[in-house]
Amino acid sequence: MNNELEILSLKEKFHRFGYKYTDQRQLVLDVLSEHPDLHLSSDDICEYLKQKKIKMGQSTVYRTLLILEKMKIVRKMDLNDGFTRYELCDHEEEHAHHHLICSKCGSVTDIKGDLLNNLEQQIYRSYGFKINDHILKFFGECRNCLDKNS
Amino acid sequence: MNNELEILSLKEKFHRFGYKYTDQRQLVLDVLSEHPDLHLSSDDICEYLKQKKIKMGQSTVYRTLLILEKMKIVRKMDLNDGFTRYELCDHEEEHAHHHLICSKCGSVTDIKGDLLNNLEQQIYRSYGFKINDHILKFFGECRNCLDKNS
DNA sequence: GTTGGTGCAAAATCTTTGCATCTGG
DNA sequence: CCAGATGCAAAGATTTTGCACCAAC
Repeated sequence: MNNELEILSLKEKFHRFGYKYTDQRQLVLDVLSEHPDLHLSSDDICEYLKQKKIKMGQSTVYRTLLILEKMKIVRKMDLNDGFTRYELCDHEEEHAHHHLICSKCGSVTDIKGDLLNNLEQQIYRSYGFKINDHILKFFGECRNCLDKNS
Repeated sequence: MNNELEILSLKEKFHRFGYKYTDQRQLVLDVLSEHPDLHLSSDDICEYLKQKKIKMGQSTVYRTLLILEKMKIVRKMDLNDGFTRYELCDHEEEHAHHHLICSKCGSVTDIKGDLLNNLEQQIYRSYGFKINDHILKFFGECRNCLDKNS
């Protein structure tokens, strides 16, 4: 899943932040990389680890996710279902990307690309509010579910 | 806080939904109306009730908020601080309004007006996703905090 | 060898639920 | 009167924490 170069730079990154590079931290990252399309909760990650016959305390998973968030390797998000979820950051993008959440089937589609630049400038002019980041979620019905209806 | 006509129509509204109109439900609505600018959690509401020397079980507050949400009198939201919060719905607006959340002082400013219509049409064309509602939060620094810096 | 990390269990939070009692209609 | 509402305490669910032991560096 990760080549040697990536692991090396990852190790360095942990060290730059004053953290140790441990098997457990790598394993959590592995699970996240293996499911880039899903938005996993702590519990989901524990389940995937179990499936892979890996025994890890769930407090380690929680603590690892907090660290990965501080290191800006993952981003915390939620789908308005009450669960805190995590997704790998895409370092191409300056801000959080957006999500299309289907109310019928529950599918989540990521929208890449920042669609809010104009809006943010407009808000700065109107409200004097300097925006650093945003969260935008759309709820509705995805193409598949719309097709099934008709 | 509410005049007689408003209370009458409120009572009817409860009945239309098959709910009873009780003192407790009115009191929760009172607290919400008295703090239209704040975004109160269940716990906040219990605190305000205590301040007003009103004794109400917190499960009643939780259950009341669920009912008010079903009746579309309040909307659930959060400020990414882990607390579920509620705000009164504005029936002028079709969709949820947006929020400017200051990372320095924690102030929250509501943005009225739907700024996303064009974007939603664009998303329907690109993704075939039919949008019913959205959540948009901006994080940054508010005018007051920016002024203090300089 | 230090310092930080892990695992387990206990604790802390927030929210929901069961049940006896009460109350609006 | 009766269905639904309330209050309390217990139970659930998720997340955090304390501490003994372990591992990275």
